[in-house]
Amino acid sequence: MPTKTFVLNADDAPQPMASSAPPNLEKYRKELNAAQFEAVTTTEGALLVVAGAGTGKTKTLTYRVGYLIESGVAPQSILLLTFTRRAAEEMLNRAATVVDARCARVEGGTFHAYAHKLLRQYGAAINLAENFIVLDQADAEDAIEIVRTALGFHKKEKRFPKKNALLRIVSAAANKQLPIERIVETSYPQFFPILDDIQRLADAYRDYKRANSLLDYDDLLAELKRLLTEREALRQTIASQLRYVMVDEYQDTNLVQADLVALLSSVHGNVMAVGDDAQSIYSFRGANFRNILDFPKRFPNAKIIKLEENYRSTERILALTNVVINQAKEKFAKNLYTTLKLGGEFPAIVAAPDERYQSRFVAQRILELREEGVPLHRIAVLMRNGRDSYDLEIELKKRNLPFVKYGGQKIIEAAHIKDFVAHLRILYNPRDALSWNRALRLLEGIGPKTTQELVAWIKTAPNPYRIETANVSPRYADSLRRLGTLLGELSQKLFPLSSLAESLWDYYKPILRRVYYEDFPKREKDLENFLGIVANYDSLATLLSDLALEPIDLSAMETKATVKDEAPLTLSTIHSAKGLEWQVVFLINALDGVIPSRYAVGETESLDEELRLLYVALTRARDLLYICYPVICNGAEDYFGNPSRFLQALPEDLYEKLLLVDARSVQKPLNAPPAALPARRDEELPF
DNA sequence: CAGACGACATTTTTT
DNA sequence: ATGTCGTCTG
Repeated sequence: MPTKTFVLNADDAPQPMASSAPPNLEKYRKELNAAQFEAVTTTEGALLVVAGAGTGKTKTLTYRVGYLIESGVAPQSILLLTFTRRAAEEMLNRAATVVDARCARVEGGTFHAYAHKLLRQYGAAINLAENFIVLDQADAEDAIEIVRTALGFHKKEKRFPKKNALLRIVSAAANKQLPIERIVETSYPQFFPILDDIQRLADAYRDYKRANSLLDYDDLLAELKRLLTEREALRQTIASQLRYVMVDEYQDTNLVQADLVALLSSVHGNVMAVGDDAQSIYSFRGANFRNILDFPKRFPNAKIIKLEENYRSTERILALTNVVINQAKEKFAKNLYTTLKLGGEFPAIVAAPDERYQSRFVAQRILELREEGVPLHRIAVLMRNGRDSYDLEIELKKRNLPFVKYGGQKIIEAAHIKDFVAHLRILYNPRDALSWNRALRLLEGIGPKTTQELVAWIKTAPNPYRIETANVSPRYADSLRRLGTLLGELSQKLFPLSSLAESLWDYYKPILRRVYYEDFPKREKDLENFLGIVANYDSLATLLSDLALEPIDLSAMETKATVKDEAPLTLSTIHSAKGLEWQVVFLINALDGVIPSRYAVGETESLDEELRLLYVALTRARDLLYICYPVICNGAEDYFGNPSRFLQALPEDLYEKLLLVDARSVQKPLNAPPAALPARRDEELPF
């Protein structure tokens, strides 16, 4: 047989839409409603899709990716920006099942991760160090603390703001593109008298980052913007590769991100934003829901499509959530409807006598639901604050109910993990002052002062690993030599990562036991788990940037180790539950002061955001919704809790009220129905 | 100068 | 419940 040649198209060669078989439109028409279909097939130009909760926003994005791919667009020329990496992965995997595996190769991820990727590739053009380090929030705070001390603010001024407040100010200025002065003036008036000092600190922090090749989260976005603005040729190169740009959760983008979207789509002009102004809940990160309203101004020819038919929740749940969101001071024209899920169970408001009862109620109800055939993974418990579920977690463990928790403290934020990672970072960049700072302070007898001297020495030393030759008291020579020699040796042999980590663990273990002697067993277990994660990586660079950009969830990891065959129940902060849905949703601690947070009460804007947050929580539910709060709250002193003010205003025919009765005591309600929430139908739950 | 101890305030939410 | 600040001792 004669040999034939087969020409493979270059992966990134732009392929004319007409060249491949056109997508089967009938398939799309059948599986999407009219508005969704239009959003999927409108591929050219600017498009804004305003999609209410549960209206098939994810489905639309997924099918649109599939549609583009089927039309012959190369996956690499599509960019899908999402709020979490999880969201991007899920969408692309789903698209892959709708169309084919090419979908998984679409560019995607968070703004920060994508910015990071581009900066690694092109950062040299704007003079970024090749091995720059990404600071997560805790690292950024550490850096601020160092600067704060160096400037003497810890001594000089009484009540000089602490590192987290300072970072919040600096970050708000970056995200909102406003001068520090404006941020302090409007959000931190109590610091206005020391504005000059705060400004000095912000400048010093900027210089410190620059001197040490550090980028915090805000810098990732700001530097990418700088690159795209100041390097015209690069903007051309990058943007011409991106034929289609899609942005999910656009209501939670900030100004810098909106600028980036415009820059990245500036060559082809095909940009689609999807979002819901009623679900904007990230203003503390500089997001502004008005961005979504400004989209048509930024892209004057933008087409706008609204998705209003809800496919998720029952009619009764929708009736309640529609009323909830209409309490917003800044009104949204929003009225979701359903034609499929008429009727349904009434949402329930559960006044538990106290937090223990609340936990018992939730746990028992979950067990019953499981008996009735609802799989655990279709149930979620949501809360305002990560710590609101501590009591419930104990109850769930007691009853052997497996769960995963999202939100709350991240493992990477734990001090002992940070210590360990600091050593890894030194290996990556031997002049990383921040990490040396951390590693040195762990040595016995070495405190802030000596550390400062050592770090100053490291900056100019020909070989930072010869740290024992630094000019400090000889009494530290031994421990310094041990650290320096170990790191020096390891730096010659970075692979495999697992054995590198093992050697470091041998070194760090005794330190951990000494420094955290009260609770070292638990911390050791964390680290062992962490070593397992490290072993999955084959590059130090990837590991370190992943740690900053996709923090691993502590409890998610914990349960993974002990997972049973059953897919677990979800516990999640409302913020982390964004975009997801469950058949049954419990909202716990729906107290005034919790949601709305007591810190939000007072300003209309932040109060509205809390309302939207409640709206997001309630709209996660498909069939059953329980809103719980304890009547007696245990604090330093016990007090009577009030249900969220947003619930108190609801018409009583929209929900039913559950009273909890303890089977062990006499069969009568333990709590009188509060006057504000008259019972629609009382129901007794024997325990 | 480091580190321990005690007092005090301070608490969202996440990339 | 946790982190931060001030003070005292070795």
